[in-house]
Formats: sequence, structure tokens, C-alpha cells
Amino acid sequence: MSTTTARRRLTREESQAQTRERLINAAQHLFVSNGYGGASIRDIANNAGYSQGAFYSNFSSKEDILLELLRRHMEAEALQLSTVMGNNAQQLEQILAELEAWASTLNQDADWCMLSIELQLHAKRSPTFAAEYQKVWGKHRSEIGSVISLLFEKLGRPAPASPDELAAAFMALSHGLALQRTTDRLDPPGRLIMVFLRGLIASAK
Amino acid sequence: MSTTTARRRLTREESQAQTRERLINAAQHLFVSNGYGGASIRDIANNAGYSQGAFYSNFSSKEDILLELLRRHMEAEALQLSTVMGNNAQQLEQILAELEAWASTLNQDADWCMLSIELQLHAKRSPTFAAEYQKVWGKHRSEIGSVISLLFEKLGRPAPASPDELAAAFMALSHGLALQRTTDRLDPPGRLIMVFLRGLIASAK
Amino acid sequence: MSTTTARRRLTREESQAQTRERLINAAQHLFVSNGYGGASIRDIANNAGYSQGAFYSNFSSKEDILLELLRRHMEAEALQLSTVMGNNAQQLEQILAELEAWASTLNQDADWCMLSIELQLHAKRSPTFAAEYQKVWGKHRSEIGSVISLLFEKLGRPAPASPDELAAAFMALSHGLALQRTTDRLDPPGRLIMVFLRGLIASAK
Amino acid sequence: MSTTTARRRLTREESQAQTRERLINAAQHLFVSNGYGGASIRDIANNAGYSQGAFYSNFSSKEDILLELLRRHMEAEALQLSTVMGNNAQQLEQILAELEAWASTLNQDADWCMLSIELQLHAKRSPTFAAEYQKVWGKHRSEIGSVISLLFEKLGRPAPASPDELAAAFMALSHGLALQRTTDRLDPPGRLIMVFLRGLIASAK
DNA sequence: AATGAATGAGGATTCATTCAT
DNA sequence: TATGAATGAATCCTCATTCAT
Repeated sequence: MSTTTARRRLTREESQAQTRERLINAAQHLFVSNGYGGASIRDIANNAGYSQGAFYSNFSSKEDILLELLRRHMEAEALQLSTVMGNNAQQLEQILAELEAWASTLNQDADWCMLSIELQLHAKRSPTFAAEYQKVWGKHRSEIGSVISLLFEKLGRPAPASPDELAAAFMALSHGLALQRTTDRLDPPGRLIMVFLRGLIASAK
Repeated sequence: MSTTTARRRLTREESQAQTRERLINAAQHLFVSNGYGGASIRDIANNAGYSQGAFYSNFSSKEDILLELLRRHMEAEALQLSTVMGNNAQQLEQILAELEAWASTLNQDADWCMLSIELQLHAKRSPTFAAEYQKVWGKHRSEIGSVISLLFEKLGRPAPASPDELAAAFMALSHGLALQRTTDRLDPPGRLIMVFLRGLIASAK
Repeated sequence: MSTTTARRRLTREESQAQTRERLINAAQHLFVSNGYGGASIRDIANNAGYSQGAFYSNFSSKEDILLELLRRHMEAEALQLSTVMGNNAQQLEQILAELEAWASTLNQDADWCMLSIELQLHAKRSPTFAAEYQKVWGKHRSEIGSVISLLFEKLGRPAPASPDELAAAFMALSHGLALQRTTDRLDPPGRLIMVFLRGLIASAK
Repeated sequence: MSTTTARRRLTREESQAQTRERLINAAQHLFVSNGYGGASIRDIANNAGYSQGAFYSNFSSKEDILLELLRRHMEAEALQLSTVMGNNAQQLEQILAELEAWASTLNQDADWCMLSIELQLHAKRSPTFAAEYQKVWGKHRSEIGSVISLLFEKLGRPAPASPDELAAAFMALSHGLALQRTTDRLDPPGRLIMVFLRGLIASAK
């Protein structure tokens, strides 16, 4: 049946990985559009093209797949951050340019932001999940915070609030704007973040 | 038990108003702590001390009580705003003081903010609710926007973004921070908002 | 306020009678279009322009109003029958003409027939109601039966089945056709009944 | 307990078919004795020995199982008709004998007739169901109609009404009589139908 | 690994009925 | 007499999860 150009038969591991991947994608879409509580496992499985049983062969519960999404979410954000910040900028202008690049990635993908909101909401309700969430979120926040910290160091001025607070505020702004998005329509994604960032710099001078 | 000042027997209207009030309070608490989808009518009614039927004597559906909460939410915000802004400030310092007062009311009540988030989430999912939400939210935003507008007028400088955008951004910031609250613990509510506001002013000079 | 031509203020009795009447009418329409089980007391009361409480001031239960409808139903049928048969016909042709007149009244009002069906269905399910139903139905059937009986007497031939059976069969035919009515559309109401009646006569000769 | 001829373990399909069958049987009994509206899914499932969820694994809704009953109902009637009419009768006496056989099957099973009535009632109230019902009922009626048609052809006389009308009338008679059944007790099932049929023949001569 | 029938608890909603007003 | 808020049970249906295949 298989010819020389035939699509290679997937190995067992590859096939399972594919199933997992498809389930994760389906879950992400449904959590974003219906919320964590509004997405049923039946829907996730069907949407991915599998039965409910396949879901339970790959994840132990609904929260388990959310945890997987959390991991990927933060991994992606870390990757983004390291890409943007990776050139070890030392000059003020470079640092600013990097932050601008980062701000434009934020909000770029509204779905990603909505998922972030679902993760936070679920963390508020499930202690077990909250613990996991906290770990990964704290790390992410301090990474952003250290860039902000570096920025004000270069400026030779004290930051108007702790770097962690400012990092959290920028994330908060991004999430809050995502929440308004489908509702309103007046937002060029990361622009407002830069407006605020420039304000902070101006007020530090 | 009854004295000359005995608690007067409630009239029918009063009694019903009390029921309504208790149901609304219970709904608010549960929407905040479990989310709109996670709060069942059974829970709302029981929590208020009534049967499920009593709920349906007072509200036509789950969305109906959310709409009532929306109305109260915005009414309260409008009241807050009008109280704060009511002295018709003309001096720059007065306007700033007013905005500071307003910022400190924001985030004051984390529950109130979480309710706001639930309202926005539900608006994203229910078109009928979205229509109602949009009406009330647009009005609120432009009220805040006009104060911001006045501020930059007095400064004699252009605002770094449209007043509506800035108003939306401040609300977004407030919501995003509320989302982090139970998770983190590093937030003096409206302070960050003022930090950002002062930044805007500084960058306008 | 009231002038000489003013609509006379209803006495208390009249007013109550009016309430009753309106409730009965509403119940009849709803039982016919939704079935006995499908018509709620709330709907009946609202449809009549009253509250649920008004219903219970006039009837002790849902079955109670059905019983009232049963009484009126049979009363109306008896009236119809006596009008049609009242001229004490002695001639064969007269008797036939009377039966024809009766047949055309049958099925004339499809609603009336559907109500009859609801009554029978409820009688099958509620023993207390069945007892009441039986009384009134037996009387009605034997009235029709006696006309049929007279007819065959005049013909000087034995009827092909007992008069009661034949009467029941004609009623059954009428009910069964009503059941098909909204479904199909090929029915000139009482015509088929006469076709069958003439058949009986022909086969008796 | 298990012998060499032990009851074979059911395959998955067999097991599901059994579940379906039991649910269908339970539904039929309950629809007949309580009516469509009066039979709850809880009752159907419990009566069949399953949970409510099992019902929804096999049928998408209450109407869905009624549709299945409709299909089986008409299938059974078609089978009955084809059995009775299968010997390609050409002689008048043979055709009459066949019709007699058919009439005696009618009403034989009062439950079957009550189900027919429930189907018709539900068709009056649910447009979606009505469409399905119409299809199957029209076909059945014209099958019976064609036998009646053949009968009068052999007689060389015009039928006193269109074959379809007469077929519908005989079914109506059968249903109307079923409705009276538990109420009264004076009916030898299909006999009255034959009385009427012979009448039609007599009046055609 | 994947299926999907079956479970049992819980979802929103409607019902007949009661009772203080 | 008539109101309609409140009850509590019952309605149809969906859910996360289990388990034999």
C-alpha cells in the first residue's frame, strides 16, 4: 500500500504525541472561547477528532490539561522574552527598543491573553493549581522586572515603583485590555503599554 | 419579645425587596468566587436562604440577575465618580487630587473588580448581554475620559493618547491587577494607577 | 364617575362568574392546543388575565377545571342533540335528515373534538375523573343510540350491531378524524360519517 | 453456574442493542400509559433498569426516542399489511377476506393504538416531528387505500369516497375506539370496522 | 492507546400548590 | 375575591469520570 513517496507511518510515540498535541490545541481554543468551566471534555475530545477515552489516556483530568497549557504558556513567554532581550543590550536606546519589541508581542495574540486570564481565574479557585501557577508566574514576572530594573539603572534614576510591581502592572494592563478587546475596538495592541512606559521614564527624570 | 419599638412587620413590597436584595448579594459573592458559570442558581438561592423557585419569582434567568448586577455595578461607579469629581475643579492641583481620589477607590474593593471581570467575560460570550454591557460601559468610560481630557487641557499639552483610550487603559490596569490579587500580595490598590498617571503628565510636559 | 349610560358596575356574583368564565375559556383553549398535561395553571390564569391565586379561588385543582369543562362539553352535546332531534320525527326520511344534521355538527368544531380526546385520555389516567366521565358519556351515547335504534325500527330491519356500539363507533370516527385533522387536510367534517351511515342502512336492506 | 452452553458474553454491539431495546420498550409502555408528556426520561431509564445518562447515550432527546417508536410502529404496520395482502388476491372474496384479516389485526393490540394516538398528538404540537410523521403516515394510508381501491374495482362500482379518505376513516375509527377502550368494555376489536366496510360495499351495489 | 456506553451528580428551569396580604 | 411571592419536587439535559472492550 505504501509507495516510496507515501507519508511515513507514524511510530507509536509519534502517534501518541500527535493525539496529545491535537487535544491540547482543541482545549486551548475552547478554554479561550468558552472559558475553563464552559469547555467540556466531550467538546475538547470531539473537537480534536477523538473520543473522550482518548482524552483520559493522555490527561488525568480537566485540570491536568490546563496545567499543560500553563507550562506551554509560560515557556512561550519565556522564549519570547529571551529572544527579545537576548542581545545583552547595554545602551539605553537598545533597552528601550527591546522593551518596545516585547510590548508589541504582548497583546499581539488576544487568544494567548485570554488563556492567561483563564489561568489566573482558575488559580484563584483551585489551590493545587494556584501553587503550580505561582511558581511559573513569579519567575516570569521577575524576568521582566529585571529588564525594567536595568532600564532605570541606566537612566541613573530610581524607578517610581519596584521592578516587580511595574512588571506585574504591565502584564495586568495587557490582560485588562484583552478583556476589553472583543467588546471595544479601539486598541493598537502594545501601543498603550509603551505610552505608559515612556511616562514612567519621563517622570523619573 | 416584642417591645413598643418592635420590629415592624414587613409589608409585601418590603419583604420582596428584601428577598431580591439577598439574592443579589448571594449572586454577587458567588459570581466573584466561583465565576458566572461556576455559580449555580441552587447555590445562589440556598446561600440567600431561599428555594430555587424564589429565585425565579424575582429573576427570569441567570443572565437576568447578572444584568441587575451590571446595572448596580455601573450605578455605583457613576456615583463614585460623581462624588469624587463633583466639586467642579478648575485648578490643576484639584483635578489631580480628584483623580487620585478616584484611583484610590478603584481596586479598593477587589470583589467589585472581579465582578467587573465576570461581566466582561460574559459579555464576550453572550451577544444579548454584550449589547447591554456595551451601553453602560461606553458611558462610564467617556465620563472618566472627560476628566482626563480636562486635565491635559489645563496642562496646556496634548494627551499622549485619546482620553477614551487612556480611560480604558486605567480600567484595564485595575482589572488586570485584581486578577493577580489573590495570587500575589504586593499591591497597594490604586497606587500604581497614580504612578502611571503621573508618568503621563510628566511625559506631556 | 358613573353616568346614566355608564356600564353597570358588576355585582360581586357577576364579577366572580366572569372570572370563572374567562378561566374556563382560557383552560379550554390551552388544553386543546397543548394538551391537559402541557397546559400550566400559570398559563391558564395569565391567559385569562388573572393571577394564579384567582384560579385557586375558583377551582380547587387542575382536574377540577377539567371536570367543569367535561360538564359543559356534555351539556353542549346534549343540547345539540336535542335541538336536532327535537321534532319527534316519525318518518324514515325525517330521521335520516336529523342524523345528517347531527353528523354535520360533529367535527364542525375541531377544538371541541380535541377537548373530547383530552377528556378521554385523562379519564384513562385518573380513576376519579374516569368515574365522572363515564356517567356523562354513557348517557350521551345511549341518547344517540336510541335515535339509531329508531332508524332501524322504521326500516324494519335489524341493525348490524347494537345501537350503543354504533353510536360509540360514530363518536370514535369523529374523534379519530379530529386527531388527523391538523396533520392531513382532506376532510369535509361530517361527510364521512354519513357515508358510513348510509352504508349501514344499505347493508340492512 | 456456567455450563458448556453458558450464555455467551455479549459483544459490545449486542450489549448496546440490548440497552436500546430495553429503553425503547420502557418508553413505549410509559408513553402509552402516561402519555408522551407524562412519561419522564427518568422513568423511562429507571424502568428499563438504567441511569438517565444511558438514555442520552442512546437517544439525543425525548422526541428522538418517539421518532424511533414511530419508525417501528409504521414498519410493523407495513409488515402486517404486506403479510395480509401478500397473496395477490384477485377474487372479490379473497380481497374481502384479506381486509377482514387486516381489520382484526387493527385494534388487536390496544397499546399499539394508544401509541398511534400519542404519535398523532405529538405531531400536532411539534413541527419537526410532524414532518417525519407525515411522511410515514401518508405512505401507510395510501397502501391501505390501494387495497380498498382494488376492492371497488372488482365490484365494478365507484367507491363512495376516495380510497385515501376511506383508509383514513378506518384508521380514525380504530383510534377513536382505542380511546374509548379502557373507559368502556363493549368492543370486539375489528368487528365494527368490518360492519362499516360491508356497509360501504352494500351501498355501492 | 483508544473507544464510547454507562454512571451519578448536578445544571437551569417549570410546575402545581400554598398562604400572608 | 384576588394577588403573587415562595415552596419543593419534578422536568429535560450535560457533566466529568469510569471501565469493559
